[in-house]
Amino acid sequence: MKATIYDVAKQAGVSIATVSKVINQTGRISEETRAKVNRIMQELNYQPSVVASALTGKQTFTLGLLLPDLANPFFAEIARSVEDRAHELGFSVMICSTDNNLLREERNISLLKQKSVDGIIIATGVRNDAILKDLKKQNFPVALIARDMPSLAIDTVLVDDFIGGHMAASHLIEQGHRQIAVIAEDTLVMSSKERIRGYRFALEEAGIAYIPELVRISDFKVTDAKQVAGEMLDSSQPPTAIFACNDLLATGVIQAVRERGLSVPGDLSIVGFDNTLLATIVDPPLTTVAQPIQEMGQKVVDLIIRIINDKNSTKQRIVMLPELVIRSSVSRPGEYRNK
Amino acid sequence: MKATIYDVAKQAGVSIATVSKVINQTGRISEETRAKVNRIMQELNYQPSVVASALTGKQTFTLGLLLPDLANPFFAEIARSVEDRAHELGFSVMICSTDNNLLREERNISLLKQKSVDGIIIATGVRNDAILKDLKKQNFPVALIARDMPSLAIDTVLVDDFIGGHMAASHLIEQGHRQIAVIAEDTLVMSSKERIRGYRFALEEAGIAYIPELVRISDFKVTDAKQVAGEMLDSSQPPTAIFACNDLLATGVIQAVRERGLSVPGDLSIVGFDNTLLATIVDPPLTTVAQPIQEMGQKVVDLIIRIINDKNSTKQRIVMLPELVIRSSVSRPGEYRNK
DNA sequence: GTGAAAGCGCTAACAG
DNA sequence: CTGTTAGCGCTTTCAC
Repeated sequence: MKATIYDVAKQAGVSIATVSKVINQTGRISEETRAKVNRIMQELNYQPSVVASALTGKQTFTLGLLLPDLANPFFAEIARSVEDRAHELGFSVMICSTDNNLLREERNISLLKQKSVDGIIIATGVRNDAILKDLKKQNFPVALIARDMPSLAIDTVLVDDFIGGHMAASHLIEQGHRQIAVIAEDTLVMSSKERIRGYRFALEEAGIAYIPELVRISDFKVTDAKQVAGEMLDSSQPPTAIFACNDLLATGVIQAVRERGLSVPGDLSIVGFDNTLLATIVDPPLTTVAQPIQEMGQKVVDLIIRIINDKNSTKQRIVMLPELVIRSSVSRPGEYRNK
Repeated sequence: MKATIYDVAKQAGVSIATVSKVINQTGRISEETRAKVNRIMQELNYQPSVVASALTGKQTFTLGLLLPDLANPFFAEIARSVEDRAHELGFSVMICSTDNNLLREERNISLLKQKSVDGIIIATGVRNDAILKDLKKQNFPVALIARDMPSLAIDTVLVDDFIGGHMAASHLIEQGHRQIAVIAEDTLVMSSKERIRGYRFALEEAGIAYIPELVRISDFKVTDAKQVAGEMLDSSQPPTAIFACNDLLATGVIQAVRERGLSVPGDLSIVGFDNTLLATIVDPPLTTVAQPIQEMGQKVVDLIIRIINDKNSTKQRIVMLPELVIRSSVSRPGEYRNK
């Protein structure tokens, strides 16, 4: 059986209270006994049980992370950075994919709470104010990453989506595009909304009329984006450029273009969003609006750990600036159109 | 504060034992009191504490998952499938990326044990027999996925890497290639070894001499593979085909080719391994050896849960068959070489 | 400096 | 059928 604090105490000839003190470095213990206890712990290969210690009111040093889908590289990269920072700080992380399904989200949160995680980081996009309000009411540590809920005072780190959308559209406009379409995942989600708002603002600035039909919603799979992009491409007045609201969707757009024997950027310019691994891997390499994923991950865990340690700490909303990464998926409209 | 079993008991006018029984559906309870207790639990929004229950010797319903890097789509997809199955069965999963670093692996395992996970699923590749032996000795539930340790009796689910390597090479040979190189991540890992062995066997069958210089090791990043592939491409006798031991490396190879103004498959044929999202996204779509990731993930969790429930259940080693997915990254050597 | 003892929330005999 | 009670492994006063 695994050694317990009792075994250590017995072996060391001290009380369990003393052992507990040397483990937690609390109280005053003579150098002598401290050394002895430490030695015994080594010998017995003793590992304090987080479960038992959690029961006495201490933390579990575990964070929950809710995201739509681990198989989407953007979220995988978020998860990785959260995990890294959490580990640095001695926390583990339980990951739950929700597929943006409200029910799964609820179930997972309740599960995580049963397991007494110290806090929950949420990256899922559904408009779950109710759930969040609930969590807030119970004063349960929550933080949001890459999603926004401005109506609630919740710690958040995200990129300025409005600026991001604006960047994408402006870049396209600068290159001479006028027929610029958008493919978004879910226009009800704040970040999509903001990106589209940024896009519209750029259009307006340039005196280009906003055409609602050019803004299309797609499901979150590559094939969905491909489908939607295909429809636009086949229309009587196809756009000359598409702003895909994330890199994964952008790859779907690329596929739709290629499937029609057309080329990127010759026949269609594309700009993505996120700057994940995908952007560097597709052909042509994707011009995209970069989110500083590493930093964002790091910051949410710092944020949530701050709340855990002080439930009344003032809420923060960290808005980072996106950056346009120019690669090769954008050109002037019609520039290479010579097939 | 959160409601406890005592609160429920008091409200319902019964003992905590009774409440416990209705929660766990053990013992015999009258329909009446059961209903009442259930009602009170609802009202109080009571959620039993997994922590407390774990302390009394029950499970934590949590699994640990060790993998090299969540940001690699192959492992992200593994993680996703493990997570799905685990959730179906009421388990959560703690994910730890180790970057194939022995130290991090050890630390993570010990951490997971302190947190009393019920079992650990390992997908990391380092040759950590010591760690595994240790775990086995303590009779701690472990299962391996996508990696092999045949010297130890440990539950495992993996693909037949020998056959996979053979498939890849044979396919290339059938297309007329003779100068076939390999880029592997770490030739000390069993799966790499096996894939290379399969490759060699295919060569032998076809009466092609095995040239050790054609088998190269790369680190696990895209850029590493790109570097290594580049060197081979620049050599006096470049290969006409490369078998990349995973899709991520394959994308690096594609980039190296493209950087030199050459084309795939015109100047170099490529076959990958894993059949992740990447294979469908790169251009040209990658011919690759598919692992049934979904099924594999599902099977390891079934396996490990079987062990958790019966520590003495006989170990299983589930070997699945890989499948060659033909896309467009392979052609006959020199076929389109017309630049 | 160190230890005795009272819990943390829940489960599992064992009585009744 | 239901309740009493003794832990699970650890933390934390509070005496000594």
